[in-house]
Amino acid sequence: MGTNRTRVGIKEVAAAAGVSVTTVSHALNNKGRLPEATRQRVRAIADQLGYKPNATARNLVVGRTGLIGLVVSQHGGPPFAVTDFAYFGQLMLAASTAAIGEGYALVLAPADGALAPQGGIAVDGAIIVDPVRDDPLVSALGRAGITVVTTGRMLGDDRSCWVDNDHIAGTRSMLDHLQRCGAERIALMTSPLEISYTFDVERAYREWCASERVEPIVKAPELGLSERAGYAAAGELLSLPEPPDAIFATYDRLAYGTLMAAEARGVRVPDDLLLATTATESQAPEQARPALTTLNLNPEEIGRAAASLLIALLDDEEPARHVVVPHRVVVRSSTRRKR
Amino acid sequence: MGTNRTRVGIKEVAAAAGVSVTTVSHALNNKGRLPEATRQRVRAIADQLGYKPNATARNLVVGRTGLIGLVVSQHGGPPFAVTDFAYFGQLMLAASTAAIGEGYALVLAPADGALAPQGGIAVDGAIIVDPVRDDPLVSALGRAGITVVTTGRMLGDDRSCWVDNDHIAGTRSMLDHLQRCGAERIALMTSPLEISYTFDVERAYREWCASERVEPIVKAPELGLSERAGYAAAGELLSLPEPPDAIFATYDRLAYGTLMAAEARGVRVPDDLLLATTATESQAPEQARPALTTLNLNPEEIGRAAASLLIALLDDEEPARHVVVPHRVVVRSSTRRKR
DNA sequence: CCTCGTTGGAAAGACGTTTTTGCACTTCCT
DNA sequence: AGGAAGTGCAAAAACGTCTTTCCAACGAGG
Repeated sequence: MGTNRTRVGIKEVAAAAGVSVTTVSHALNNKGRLPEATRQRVRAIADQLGYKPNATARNLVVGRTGLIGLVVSQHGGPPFAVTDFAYFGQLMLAASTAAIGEGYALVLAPADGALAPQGGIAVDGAIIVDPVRDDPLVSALGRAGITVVTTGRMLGDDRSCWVDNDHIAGTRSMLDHLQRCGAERIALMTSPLEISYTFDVERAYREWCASERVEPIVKAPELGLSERAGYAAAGELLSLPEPPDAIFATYDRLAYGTLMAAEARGVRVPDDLLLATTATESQAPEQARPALTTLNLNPEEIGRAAASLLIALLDDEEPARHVVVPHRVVVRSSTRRKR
Repeated sequence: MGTNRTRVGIKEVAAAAGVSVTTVSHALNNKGRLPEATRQRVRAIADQLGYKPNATARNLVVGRTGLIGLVVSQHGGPPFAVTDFAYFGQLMLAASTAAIGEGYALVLAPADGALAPQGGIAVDGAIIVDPVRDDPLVSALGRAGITVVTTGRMLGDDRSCWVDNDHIAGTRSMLDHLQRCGAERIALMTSPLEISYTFDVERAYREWCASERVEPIVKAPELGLSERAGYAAAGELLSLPEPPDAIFATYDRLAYGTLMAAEARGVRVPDDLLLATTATESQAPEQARPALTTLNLNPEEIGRAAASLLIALLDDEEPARHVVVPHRVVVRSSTRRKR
């Protein structure tokens, strides 16, 4: 009893309020000329009845699909997407939640054109995660008249709309933090992948070293982005005649390997070595022993912002076309010296 | 030129074919009474014109949303940060692709009821990934009249529809493989989680041990599902008076930790210790040194099957309510003894 | 008192499909 | 030859909302 099988429609609301469906629609959407009193009354009745407009019908009349696509660009090289999956997962979920909140549904799409008009699914707009330089997908969608927002700038095109961190500033914050904790020889463990994130971080690191007048120590693991790679690379760093007293790793899995390499050699973290990495909100850094200090890139905020920006664009508002999402240094045991 | 701004509709096709829209619809959907000749002709004209039916309009008239939700159950919270596993990514993408292929869109939803009628998004059905025992979400959706398919069985309810691997058989295959490679004391490194996967594997392991008349060695790490946890647990196993000569780890991150624990103690893999784990198609196991032998659970097939099963249910076909997806033992260096 | 402008709200059309109903024409049987 | 059964297709109604148009009532100004 109470709720029937069929959802309550605009007609029932109109009947209950003693007005026409027109008035209900106007009241709910702030359109038309209605005295405030009527608006309020209709609204009250509507949500007392639990009225939810049928999204399909609305989409049909306003001529949209209500769908936005999210595609994780493949980067040509596989290892990246897999490694940083926590990042993508949080980003996607946040984007999806934000989209739902604004009346859209976010659909996950493979990179190989399930979004194109032919054979695929029709969407109003798309979010492309970390496009590569001159990403063909972006231009293909643009040509098809689909509004696109990217997370991470697309190198090679500055007219696009994007959401990104300021990796330069983030790197500096982390290096400053390590320095304040007493580090004098900070090494950067990065990756050989030629993506803009890595590029930005390495550049910021070298600039920071130059301005601090210290010698940069950069180590790029040869075994990919695995724990094992970090383990090996850390081993080499720690075997240096003058080993670093702090390491900033660009990917968390490298850091986990570093942690184990340190343990294997009896190098204590944080007492003998400070360790920090880039990561997400996930529990992994916290679970490590010692817990890892991270530069949190805030993928959730990136996802949320990307969805909001795209939807603003679709709804013909005129939002700022670029959004910079703040990073945050999360200090944990791995950089907390006992004294 | 050529394609105009507005997509071609059923009316244009009808005009071009010299028939009514009714006939076009019937021809395209295999309904009504039409001679095969007309059907063919209309179809030819339709895809020559590049006609794609408007999904929104269709959904409106057939009374569905065209949306299916995919929710990654939060598992109460702690150890299993959803997004940590490539497994989910592959599953989601495959499910999404399959759904699109059958005219549905898959939307990613947070576990905290963005799917419920109130305040959330309306969907026709939902896929729930790895529900916990008596998952509240499943019953909530069921009560709301939303068709549900789970990947992994839900312990505590056998009326549900699910897609799963045959973990019992998979575990046996792997144990047999290890045995054939010469292992005599095989340990199981597992996790305490209450999902059907872990449950099945441990049971299969114990049964196998019983039938082989060997003593089971089960180790559940205390530090969650991190590399660090695997490192510690492996350390304990290798310190036993009679250490195992093979380890099967239920999660890959445990295996990576195990690998490093072995290296730290000078235990050679695979010469002194065989190591295998469960994993996905990703490159991580291959990148490890030595490359890891894995039991591939085929998450892509799971996702695809889950979407297809759900859609069959929604379309009132009467599919088999349970689908078992085959596993595959992928042999790599970590169980390949030199002699 | 008449006209004009303003206000509140209703009626009707539109969005692009699917589906039901029904008409006209053929063929076949008796 | 007349009816029954079958065939090919079109017309029209729905699906649930938004939006445009338009009418009635009312007050104010001349």
